[in-house]
Amino acid sequence: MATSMALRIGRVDRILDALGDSTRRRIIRLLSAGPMSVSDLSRPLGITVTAVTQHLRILQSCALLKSHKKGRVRMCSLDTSGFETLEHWIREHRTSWERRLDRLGSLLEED
Amino acid sequence: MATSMALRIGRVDRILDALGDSTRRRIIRLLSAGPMSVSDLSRPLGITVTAVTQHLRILQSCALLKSHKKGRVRMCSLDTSGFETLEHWIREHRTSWERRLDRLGSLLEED
DNA sequence: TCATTAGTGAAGTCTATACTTCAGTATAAG
DNA sequence: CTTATACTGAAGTATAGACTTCACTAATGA
Repeated sequence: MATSMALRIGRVDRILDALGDSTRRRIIRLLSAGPMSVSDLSRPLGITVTAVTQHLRILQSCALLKSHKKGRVRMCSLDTSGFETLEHWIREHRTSWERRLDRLGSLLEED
Repeated sequence: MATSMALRIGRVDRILDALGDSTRRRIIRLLSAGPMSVSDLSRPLGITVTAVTQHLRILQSCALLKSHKKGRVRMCSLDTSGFETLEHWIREHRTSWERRLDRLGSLLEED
C-alpha cells in the first residue's frame, strides 16, 4: 500500500514534469488530431527533428505517447495510459481534499 | 466556443506549468494534510520562506491554492478549482482520443 | 518601547534543460 | 551504386526560473 503509493507518485511526478513543458503540450495537441511522424511534428513546432526526438523520448517514458518505426519513419500517437494515471491521481486527491474542506467548513460554522 | 476554448487552454497551460515543478508538488502534498502557514511549509521543504512565497504566488495565480492573511500569518490551503479545470481537460481530451483510437482500430481490422 | 516573529520585494546567482549543430546509421528512391 | 530522406546520438550553448541574500514592513510580545 505504502510502496504502491510511492511508485504511483513517482509515475505521476514524471507525467507532470513531462506536461510542464509547452512544446511537449503542443506535441500532444498536434497528435490529438491523429498520428504524425517525427518530421511531420517538427514542421509546425518550428524546431529541429532532433529536438522533437528528445521530447518524444520523455513523453514515451511516462506513457503519454506511443510510437513504432515502419521503415525509416517513426509514427507517433497518444498513449491514453499516462492520461488515465493522471486523471486517477487528480480524482483521488480532489475528493479527499473536498472531504477535508467539508470538515473544515463544519468546523468554521461553530466559529 | 472557440474563444472560451482558447481561454481554457491558457488556464490549463498555467496549471501544468505550475505542477511541472517538484517543490510546488511537495507543497500541494503537504497542504493535502491540511492548511499550513508559509513558515510551516518552509521547514519541511528545506528552503527559505522567500522561496515558498514565490511558489505560492504561482500556485495561487492558477487557482491551485488559496490563502488569507490573519495578522502577520498567511494560512494556505488547496483550491479545488484548478484541479477541477485540469480534470475536465484530461477527461475531455482522453475520451476524444479514445474515440479516435477506436476508429483507428476498426480501420486496422480491414488490414 | 524594544525585540522578535512572519512575511514580502528586489536583485543576483546558478543550475537544469530545451535547443542547436554536426556526425552518423538505416531505409528508400533513381 | 548514388543520392536523398528520416531519424538518432553526442556534445555544446544559452536561457528560464528556482533559490538565495539583504533590506524592508507589519504584527505580536515582553
